[in-house]
Parts: sequence; C-alpha cells; structure tokens
Amino acid sequence: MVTIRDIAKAAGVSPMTVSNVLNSRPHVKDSTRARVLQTIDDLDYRVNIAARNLRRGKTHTIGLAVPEVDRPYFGELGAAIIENGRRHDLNVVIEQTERSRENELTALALSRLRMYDGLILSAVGLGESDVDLLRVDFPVVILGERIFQGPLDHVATPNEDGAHAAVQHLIERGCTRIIAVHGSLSDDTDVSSLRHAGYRRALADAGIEEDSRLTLTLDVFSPEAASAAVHQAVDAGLQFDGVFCVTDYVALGVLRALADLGISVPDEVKVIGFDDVESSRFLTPSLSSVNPSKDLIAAKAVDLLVDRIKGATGDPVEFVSPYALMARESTAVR
Amino acid sequence: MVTIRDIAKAAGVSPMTVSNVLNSRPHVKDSTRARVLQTIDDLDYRVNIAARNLRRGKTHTIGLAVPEVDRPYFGELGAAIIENGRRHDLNVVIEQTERSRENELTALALSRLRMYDGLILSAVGLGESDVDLLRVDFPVVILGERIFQGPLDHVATPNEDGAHAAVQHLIERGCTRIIAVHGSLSDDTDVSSLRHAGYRRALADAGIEEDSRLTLTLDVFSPEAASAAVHQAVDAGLQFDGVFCVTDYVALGVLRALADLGISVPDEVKVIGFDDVESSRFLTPSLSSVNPSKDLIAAKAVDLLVDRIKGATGDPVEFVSPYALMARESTAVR
DNA sequence: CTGAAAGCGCTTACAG
DNA sequence: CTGAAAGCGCTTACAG
Repeated sequence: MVTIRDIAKAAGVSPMTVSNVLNSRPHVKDSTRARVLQTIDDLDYRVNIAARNLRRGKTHTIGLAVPEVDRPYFGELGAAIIENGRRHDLNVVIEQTERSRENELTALALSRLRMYDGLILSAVGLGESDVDLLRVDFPVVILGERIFQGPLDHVATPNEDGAHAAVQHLIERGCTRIIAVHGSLSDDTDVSSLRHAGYRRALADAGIEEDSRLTLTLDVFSPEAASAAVHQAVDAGLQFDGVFCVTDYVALGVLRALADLGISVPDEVKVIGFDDVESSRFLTPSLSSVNPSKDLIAAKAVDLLVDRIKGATGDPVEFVSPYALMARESTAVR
Repeated sequence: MVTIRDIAKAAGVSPMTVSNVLNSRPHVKDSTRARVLQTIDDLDYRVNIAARNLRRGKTHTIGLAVPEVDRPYFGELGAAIIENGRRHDLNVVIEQTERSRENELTALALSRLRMYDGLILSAVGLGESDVDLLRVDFPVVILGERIFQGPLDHVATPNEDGAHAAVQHLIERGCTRIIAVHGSLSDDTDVSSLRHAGYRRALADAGIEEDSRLTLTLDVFSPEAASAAVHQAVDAGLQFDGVFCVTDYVALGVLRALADLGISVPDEVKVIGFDDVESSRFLTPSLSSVNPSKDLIAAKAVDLLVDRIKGATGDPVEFVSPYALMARESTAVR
C-alpha cells in the first residue's frame, strides 16, 4: 500500500506537506502543491480512512440501524435520512438489526466504537427495561415505535393517534364491525399495542362495543400471514365491514385475501393501512393510509443527532411527529 | 474516553494483557483475566474500532452500494446480501449512490480507503468507458445491470434473456401488439437497452414486426411516469394488448393507469414486469414477472468478494444469474 | 511556506 | 503467563 510517506519521499517534501495538500489547507506554495498532486496521481495514492478517523476522532459518517432493510417503509425512511444527512455533509450507512434486541444493542455498541459519529437507531426489540443500557456517552437518537422515557433523544411515530384517526375514518365512512390486524400484543409499547390502543379508543369514542373476535393477531408481520388470517376469519363466518391494518405491508395481504374471496373493496369492506408507503397509492384499489410524516421524522432525527454530535448536552428530547390521513379508494363511499 | 492504558493501569497489568483478554487469547491466567474483565466493566470501557482496524488492516465489514435504498428490489437485494454476509461473519453496510456515476466512483474510492474489506457495487451510472477507473487494488464485485468486460468480478442480471422470456410469454398468451415501457435507450449497456433488446428479439422470433410507437420511454423510472405514459398512449389512440414493463416498480404505474382507464387486465391487456419484487404477487391482479434469482446473485457476489478478500488473484469472473418466469394473473388466459 | 516529532488507541512479534 | 517497544497511517500543535 502506498502511504503518505511514500508520496513525501517521491515528491521531496515532508509528510506534513502532503497532508496539507490532501486537506487543501492554505500556505502551500503552488509549485509544491502541483508536484505533490502529480506524485499522488503517479503513485495512485489514496488516503487511509481508518488512520485519518483514528487521528481526527471523527468519521463524518452516521449509522442508521433499521429492523429490516427490505421493508418499503424502512427503505423510504433510509432514503429520507440520507437526504437529510447530506445537508450536514454526513454520510449515512444503513445496518439491519433483524428486529432483535441483541442486534440493536450491538449496533449501539459498535457505533460507540467510533465507526460512526452518531447513530440513529430504529428500535423495535429494545424495551423500557433496557433503558439503562441506553446510557451511552455517544450521540444516539432513538427512532420509531416505542416510547422511551429514556436517556436519549427520541423521535416517535404518532402510533396511537394515527391509529385512532384511521379507525375514526372507517367509522365515519359507515363501518361498524371493524377488524384490527396486527402482531401480538405482548407488550404495551410495541407498534401493535400502541396502534391497537388507538383502535380501541376510536371505537369507544363512537360508542361501538369492542368484539375481541375482530382482533386478528399475526405471528409475523407479513402479507402472507395477513392473508391467511383474513381467509380464516371469513371461513369461520366472521362478519365485518372494515379492516384496520397495522401497516400498509400487512394491508397488502388483506386486500389480496379479500380479492381472492370475492369481497369487494370498498363496497363491502373498507380497508385502511398505516405508513403510507409509496406503492400504496398505486394499488387497485388505492389504499387509504396514515402518513406518519416520514420526512419530518428523518429531518428531526438528523437534526437532533447533529446537535448531539456538536456537543449539545441538554435534556433528552421527545418528539412525536404529526400524521396525516390519506383517504383513497379503499375507504371510498360510492 | 477510557482506553486500554487506563484499564491496564487500573488493573495493574500491561496494555498487552488487556488486549489479550479483549481478544480472548489463551495464556492469560484466570485470575488476571477476571481482574481485567472486572476493570473493563467498572470503567465501562469499549474497544476503539478505528484503532483496531488501522492496526489489523481488516474491518470485517463489506459495503454494498446501491442506486436507491427505497426501491423494493434493492431493499430485497440488500437483505439477501446481509444474509449471505453473515455466513462469512461479515457485517454489511449499505450506501446509496443515487444512480450517479460520480457517487459510484466515490463509493469505490472510499472503500479502498479501508472502511471496508471489500465492496459490492451495484453500478448503473458507470459505463464501459470507465473500465480503467475500476482497476483498483481492492476487492470489488460489480453487480447488476451492465455488462463489463472489465477488470473486476461481475455478477450480471439476465437482462436480455429474461426480457425475451417475458415477451415470449406475452406472445404465447396471445398478445400481438406489445408495448415496452422503459427508460431512455441512450446507451447499449443500461437496463433499459438490454431489456429492450430482449423485447425486440422475442418479437422477431415470433415474426411480429416492431412498431416504434409501442415503445414508451420514461424520463424517470417511476410509477407516476409510467402511468402518465400509458394515459398518453391511450389518449392518442394507440392499440395494444400487452405491456412489457422494464421493472415491477414501473408495472405498478402501468397497472394503475389501466385500471383508471377501465381497461381490464388480463382480459383486454396483459402485463408483465421484471424483478419479481415481493409485493408483486399480492397485487390485484397479481403481477407476472421475471425473477432474476436475487438470492443467487447475492450468494455469488458475496462468495466472489470473500474469495478476493482472502487473496484470490484469478482472472475476473463473469457470472450471469439464471431467471425464472413467474406467470400470474396479469397474464392469465381465461 | 515547510519540517521534525508526538500521538490517536490499538495489536503483534519478540523476549523473558 | 506477562511486558516493553514498535508501528499501523495519518494529523496537529509547535517551530522556524
């Protein structure tokens, strides 16, 4: 590997001068600069980033750890964070935690280890009981589902209110027997539980009594699982006229199952999702959804992280993004 | 920041012993090990990865540079590469190049700079003329669309043959006037051009004369653009009974436009895509598509990269993955 | 405008 | 089983 010393030797200057040229610092004579640049080109030299990072203590790179890179929501979130990172001259690098608590902790640990200047962690595995493990002396912003009253800045999705709005929307459109499709409600702070709480509150507000048979619990968050659950419910003779899906991704399976069963959407059953993923508006019927203001979430998360990287020491910030209801064909009245 | 020296001092040993404990090397007395571990815990010490990387010259991390992280295809590809990386104890980190030649070159340069042990670069901006710039003394595997007879290992998508199979499938199902929707054909080696070549060959094989009005060129690869193009074609009175879409993502817009126009799929028009993205089979109608064997691409790319990281010096490998035609409702005959 | 030297935090032969 | 010392490749006060 060719190093800065090799260049220095070949160009007849000191390593420091090469470094100055590399970092386009002033106070280098033009002729010297030209000679060094020429030598760099001749020897095909590239800076060793590991060494520079060690020395500078900065990488100008932040990490984004998401549960799964192949979910459209996280892809779109990643793109939004990359875009915001650019405003601050920050590279963004994406890692996958696979929804596991352990991997989320590893992401946290690795980042402390100076691969990144800071980390945005979309936490789904970590819970309130892990709060102590989050006391890191390193810039981290927690993103997403759960609400931590933890030691770190947190940008939260409007889970309960968004779900409430979605279900209220179904009710306004005439639905009275509304299915909720989500993951298991093991814990009070996961997406499913928070969104389910919004569902229940909307029913209560409308004076509709909850029917536990209308709650479909999935083992996995997937269209397959959602489709199977709907098939099973219909086969069992369950009557319903609306479906609230915990995510658009799950709604994909619900819509497909209803089509398979010859149940017309929105005429017989209305369907709404959550996340407002890009493809939702191109589905047939286009899918109504709750838009959690992904761009705002991304902007806020990056801004908070940049502040911490710059050394801000204030109390942890808790920001809940606003939401918008996107009414489309799947909940239309005609 | 607490360093290995601090631990050494506090535990009354040398930095080297701390390092040995950290790297679970043998030949450390149990009592010493225990004391060091305790001190590490007490002082909440973590290894500084930048320093370790510099010293070891290895990061156990590979980079994956993709054009856009928010396209389902690249999300799924990323997940597949992460999975394969794990088999080799390699972390995978995803970066976005935004389809720009410049960013692809930056990814190449940065990776050389020892942030990663190797790079998988999904190149769409680089062309044959950049071949010289690819002569890097660093493990890189080029992925994807274009065919390089370059100096690097290359795992290629079966663009032309896959497109040929798709269009042949439409013809077998009775289509004779087949639209092709893709990006501009500025260059012979981009996705659009390669897939268009397959389209033309399938028409020729079937003795169908090509009609240039049936080629719809998009400025951007997006459902919006595709939808607009279809609307415009129909408004202009274009007659057609099949649509070959350059990607499933583009097909989303085509399907939506046809639905808006009241044109029934597959009865009046049959539609097929390329990529076989996960959501395609849940659309209504479910979308026929060409599956480019993403998992194989990922496995092959990681294997080749690992070989190079281990020092393999053989000639560049060119691997074209197989494809499979997924026939679904959008091309059904009934 | 340029240089000699120290040091970022770690690991690794080399000794003992 | 443990240590002293060199060095990974860079940058940065400090001098001149």
